[in-house]
Amino acid sequence: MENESVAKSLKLFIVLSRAYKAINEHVNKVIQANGLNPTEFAVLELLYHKGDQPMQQIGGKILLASGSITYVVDKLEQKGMLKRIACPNDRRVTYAQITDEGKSFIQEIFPEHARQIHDLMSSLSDTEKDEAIHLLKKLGLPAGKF
Amino acid sequence: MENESVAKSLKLFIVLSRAYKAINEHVNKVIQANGLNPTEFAVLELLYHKGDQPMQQIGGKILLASGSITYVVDKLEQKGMLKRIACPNDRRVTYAQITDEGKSFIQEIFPEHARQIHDLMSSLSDTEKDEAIHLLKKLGLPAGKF
DNA sequence: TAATATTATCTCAATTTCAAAATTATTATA
DNA sequence: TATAATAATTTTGAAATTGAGATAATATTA
Repeated sequence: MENESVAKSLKLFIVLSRAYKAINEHVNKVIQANGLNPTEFAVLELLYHKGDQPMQQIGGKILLASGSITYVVDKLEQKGMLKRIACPNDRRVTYAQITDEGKSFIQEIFPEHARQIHDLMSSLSDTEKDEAIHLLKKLGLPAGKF
Repeated sequence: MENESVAKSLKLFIVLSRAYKAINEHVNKVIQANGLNPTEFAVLELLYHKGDQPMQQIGGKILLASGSITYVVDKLEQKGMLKRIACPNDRRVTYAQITDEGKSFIQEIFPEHARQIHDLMSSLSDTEKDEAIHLLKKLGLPAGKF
């Protein structure tokens, strides 16, 4: 029956939302306890792990409007966590670059961050995690392109 | 190796976030195209499907701060989608109740909403959806209680 | 080359959210 | 019945996010 299949999709949407929100709520608390908000942390982590990024690409990866990027980068710059670097080739472009201070911040926070996520995921076995990763990739990748 | 297991948890966290955000972004667009923001829709849908709710319980179910509930309920009341009903037993509590106008709004929107979610989930077979539901429940329920 | 379109960033006003304090009502206790 | 503790909602002010232009640089094309 077609209706049952739609109901199943709705059910999946609900459990997906619940799982994400429940986990995220805890993760955000640890981040905020360290003086950053979740968006700031996401930007800083991106720069730490992926290197310098043009402002716009940050928006693409973190899913943030252009006005918000300026705001967040301002905040992080004020805190000394990153600096703006003018692009030598294209004067329209500004890179965001993590500072040494930003790096040591991430280095200090990240292990606790990772450990907490690991704890929150402990209800699944490693095999189940692999299954979940597989299914969520299969679900998320096409949805991003609609 | 313990580190690999932590890395797997981080990976799962990332694909979970991506999948949720990718799907949610699309869902929110349809809702906003119909003149409500996602929070307003969530409240209205809750009242439609679960009946009258005390203000505070709305916050618990939608994961919203108490101050925000007042704001959202104000908005929906202004739009004629719900009304406040004083509780006869306890004068501290106020129920939010969906109006006929709110009901027909949901009735009009919901099929499109459900159909869109179904489309966004179409990369998984029914069996895979069942597996994903199982795993996400197992993941989300304990995380909610930490 | 000049005109036009596109792109990247920023500014600004409006919206949404939260956190903390204030208000009002209920319940427990002495 | 006072009094204190608890609870539900609202108010207030600040922070975060968006979307719509504004500005400036680059790319395209006639």
